[in-house]
Amino acid sequence: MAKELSKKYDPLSVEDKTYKFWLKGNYFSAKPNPKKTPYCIVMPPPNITGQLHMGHALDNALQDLLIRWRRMQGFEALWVPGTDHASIATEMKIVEAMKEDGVTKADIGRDGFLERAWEWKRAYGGRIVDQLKKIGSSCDWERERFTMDEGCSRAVLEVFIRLYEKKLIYRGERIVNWCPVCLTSISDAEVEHSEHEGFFWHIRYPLKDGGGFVEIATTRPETMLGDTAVAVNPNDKRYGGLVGKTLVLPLLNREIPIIADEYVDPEFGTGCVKITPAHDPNDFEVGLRHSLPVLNVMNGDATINENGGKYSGMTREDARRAVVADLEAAGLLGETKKHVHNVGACYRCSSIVEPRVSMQWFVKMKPLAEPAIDAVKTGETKFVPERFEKIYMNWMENIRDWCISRQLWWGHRIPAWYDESGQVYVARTEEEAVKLSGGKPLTQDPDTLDTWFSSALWPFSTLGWPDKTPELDYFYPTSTLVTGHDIIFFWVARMIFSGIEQMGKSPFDTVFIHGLIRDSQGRKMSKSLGNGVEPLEVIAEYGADALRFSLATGVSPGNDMRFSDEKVLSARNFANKIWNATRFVLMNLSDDFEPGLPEELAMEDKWVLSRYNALVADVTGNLEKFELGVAAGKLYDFIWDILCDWYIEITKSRVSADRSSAEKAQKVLVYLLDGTLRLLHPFMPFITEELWQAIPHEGESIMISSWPQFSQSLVFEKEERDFTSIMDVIRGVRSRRAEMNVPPSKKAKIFIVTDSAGVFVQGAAFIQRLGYASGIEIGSGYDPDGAIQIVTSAARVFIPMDELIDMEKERERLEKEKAAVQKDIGIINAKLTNDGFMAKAPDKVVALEREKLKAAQEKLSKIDESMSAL
RNA sequence: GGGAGCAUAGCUCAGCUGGGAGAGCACCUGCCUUACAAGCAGGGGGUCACAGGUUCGAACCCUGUUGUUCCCACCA
Repeated sequence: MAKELSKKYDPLSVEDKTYKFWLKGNYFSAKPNPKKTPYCIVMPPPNITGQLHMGHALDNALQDLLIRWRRMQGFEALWVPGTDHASIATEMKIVEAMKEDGVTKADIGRDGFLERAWEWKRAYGGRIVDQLKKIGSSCDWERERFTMDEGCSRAVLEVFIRLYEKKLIYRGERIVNWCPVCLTSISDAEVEHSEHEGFFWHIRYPLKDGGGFVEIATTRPETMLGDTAVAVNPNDKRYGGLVGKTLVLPLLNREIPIIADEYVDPEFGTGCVKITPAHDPNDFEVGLRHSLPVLNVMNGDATINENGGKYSGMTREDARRAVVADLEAAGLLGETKKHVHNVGACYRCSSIVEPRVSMQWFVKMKPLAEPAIDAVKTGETKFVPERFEKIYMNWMENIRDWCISRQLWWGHRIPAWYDESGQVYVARTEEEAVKLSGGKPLTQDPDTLDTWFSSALWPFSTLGWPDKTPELDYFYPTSTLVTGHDIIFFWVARMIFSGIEQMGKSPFDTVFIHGLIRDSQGRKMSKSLGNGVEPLEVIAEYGADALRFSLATGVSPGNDMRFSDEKVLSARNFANKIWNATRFVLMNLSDDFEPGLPEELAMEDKWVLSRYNALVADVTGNLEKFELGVAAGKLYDFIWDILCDWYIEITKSRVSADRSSAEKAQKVLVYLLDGTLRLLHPFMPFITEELWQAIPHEGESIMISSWPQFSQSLVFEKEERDFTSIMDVIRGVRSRRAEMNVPPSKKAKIFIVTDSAGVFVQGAAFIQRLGYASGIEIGSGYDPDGAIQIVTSAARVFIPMDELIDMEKERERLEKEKAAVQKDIGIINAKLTNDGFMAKAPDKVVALEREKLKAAQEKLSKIDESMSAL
C-alpha cells in the first residue's frame, strides 16, 4: 500500500500533471445551485498585452486561496476569469509593432488597424491566461470573458445608452488632460502628478495707453501665445485702477483686457495672472465667467499651431525657449526664479500632459457617486483593511465628471452619430440613429470609450448582463473583490457606482485590498529598472506552491511587500518538510492499515490532537478575517514544530515499542496529515494534492474534500499540560547537555524525581530517546552528587556524569536559576497583590497568573531541594 | 496644502480585539540521532523611533515630535 516517494519534493513533476487532473475532474466549474450558498470572485482582468508579473501572481494566489477554501467549506465557489482589451496600452503596443513594419495608423486606416488589433488579441490574449494556470488558479475557464467580446460589448452599449437617456452622459467642450504622445484625452485618474523643478518667469505686459506695464508670473511662458486676458483680484488696491484697461500681448501684439476675478490670489506671485482659457482649467473657468475668447495655440502633438504666429510649428519646449529669448530681447522679461511645481504626466507613456480644450464625452458623476458613498457607509460593501474606505470616500466625495471619450481606435466605439449640422443621435445601432434623424445621412463619432468604462461593468457583464441570466441571479452581488490599492479609483470605485446604477446593488460584499510587490530593496518593480522578478522563473526554480506560500506569508493586509528569494526558499523548504513527513508516515504504514482515529488515545496523541484541533479553529478564524498571513504562519509552525519536530520524533520510539502503540501512532499520523494537508491546500494546492493522493484517503481530490472542523471531542487540556511537562524535561536535558558539549553519542542514564510519576512513566520512552539517555529511572529520591541537574516545575532531573561535573559550578548555576525564578515570583506576586489588578483584570488573566505563580513556586521548591542536597 | 501607511533582533518582516517580545535569513556551538543537511539539537542578539498621556497593566490605545514611503489637491 505504501507508495514510494522520492527523497526530495520535485514540483515540476507534480504541477502540470495535477493541474490537468483537476481540469479533467471539472472541479473548477460552478453553476447556480440552490442547495448551496454562492461564493463568487471576479478576477481583475489582466491586459491582453500583459505578461504575468509578481503583482498578478500575488493577486491570483490570494484569490485562488479564498476560492479553494470556500469551495472546501461547501460553498458553490465561482471564480470568473477574463482579460481586458486595455485600449490605450494595447493600441500603443500595436502602433509600436507597426512602426517596425514601417506602417502607420493613417496608412492602413481604421478597419485595417482593427484587423491587426484582433490578430494581436488572438496571438497574445491567451498567453497570460496560460501563465495564470501555472500558479494553480482554479478559475471556471469555461466562463472566461473578454471586455470586448460580444456580451461585454452589448453591456457597454446598453450602459452608455441608459446613462445618456438619464442625461448622465453628455458631450461638451471642456479642458481635458491631453497626452501629446498617445494623441488622446485621458481622465483625471490617468494623470500622475510629480514635482518638477522649473522656473517662475516674470513677464511684463505693456499697457496699450503707454502707461507702463503689468507684470505676470508663469511656469509655462509658451502658453502666453493663447492669452486672452490678464486678471487681478477685484479687491487688490494695487491694481484697482487698471481693471478695464487694455494690454498689448508681447510678441504677438494682440490686444487683451485686464479683468477682475476672485480667483486671483493677491498674495501669490505678482497678483496678476495671465488668462489662457484654452490651456488651463482655471483660466477656462475665468474665461467662461468673462466671456473671453478661447484661443487654442497647440496641435494635438503639442506643437504650436497657426495661432502662435512665428512660433507655429515649434514643439512646446522649443517654443518656450524662443518665447523667453524673445521677451528678454524685447526687455520684457523680469525676474526668473527657480520654482518647484507639480507636473502631470500620462500614466501610460509618462509624457507631460497638456491641458487642452476639446469636445469630449463625459459621465456626470455626482448622482452616481452619492449611492456609491452610501453603499460603503452603510457597510453594504466593506473594505479590508478598513482604512481604504477613507481613500475611497475622499475620492468619491470630491469626484469630478469623468471624461470617457478617447481618440483611439481599439475599444468600444461611442454609439453616437452626427448629421451634417452636427446634431447628435445616440442609438444602439446606426439604423436606429438614422431613424431618429428622420433618414439623414449620418457619420459615427470616431472616438472609443475609456477602457475602464467596460471594466466598470465587469462584475455583472461577465455574469450575462444585460440579459437576465440564472448566474446573475445567483452570484450577484459577488462576494469578494481582491485587488491592489493602486486601482481603487480606476476600477473599484467605478465598479461600485456602475453596479449600483445598473443592478441596484453594490457588486461586492468585501473589497480585499493588497499592497504592491516591490523588489528586495523596496523599489517598485519595473521594466525600465530591470528589477522585475519573473514569477514563471521563480516557479520553475522553486515551484508554484513555494511562490504562493511566500506571497501569502508575512504579509499584513494592504501593505506593500518586498519580494525576496529567501522567503521563497524557506517556503520551498517547508514544502519539502511536508513531503518528507508524509514519506516517513508512509514508510511506516502497515499493510493492513485502517484509517480513522484509534478508540483509545495515549497522552501524546491527545496532546497533538488537541493542538491540531486548536489549529483548525485558528486557521479558519483567521481566514474569515482575511488574516491570510497569520493563518499561513500558524500552519507552518504547527506542521514544522508540533507535528514534525515533536510528534513524529516521539513516534519513532513508539514504532519500536509495542504494536498497539505503533498502530495508534499510525492512525493519528494519517489523521493529522489528512487534516493539515486540507488546511494547507488553499495555500499550496499542488503538493497537498499529490501527498493526499498518496496517503489513505476518501474522495477523488483534496480540492473537493471538506474543510476540517473544530471538534469539542478533541479538546484535551490535561494531556496538553502533562505532555508539556514531558517536553520541559526533554528541553532541559538537551539544553544542559549542549551547554556542556556532551555529544548525543555519549549516552547517560536519567533519573527523574517527581510527584507525577504516572505522567513521566508514560513519557519515559520519549525522554530517553530525545534526551539521549541510556535509560530512565523514576523515583522519589536521588543523591545529586556528581550529576547534572535540571529543574522544571514538575520534576527534578539528574544525569550522572562524574567526570564532567564541577559541583561548584552546578551550585552557581542553580543559584542563578533560583534568582531568576524568584524574580518571576516577585513580578507575579506584585500583580496578584495589586488591588487594581485584582479588581479590574479579567478572571482568565488572574487565573493564568495564579497558575504561573504555582508553577514557579513548585520550581523554586525543587531548586531548593536540589541545592540543600548538594 | 490635505490624508494615509510605516519605524520591533545584523537583514526582511509577523505580532489578530491591551495581559511576560516572535519567525525566516544571517551568526555561534554540537550533530549525517535511518522522513528531510532543503535537515536536527542548543545558543547569542531587541530602551519595540522619541517625548508625554490614558490604564491595575502599553510594542499595541490617545497627543505631540522626528524620520520615511505613498495617495490626493486647478495657487498662476
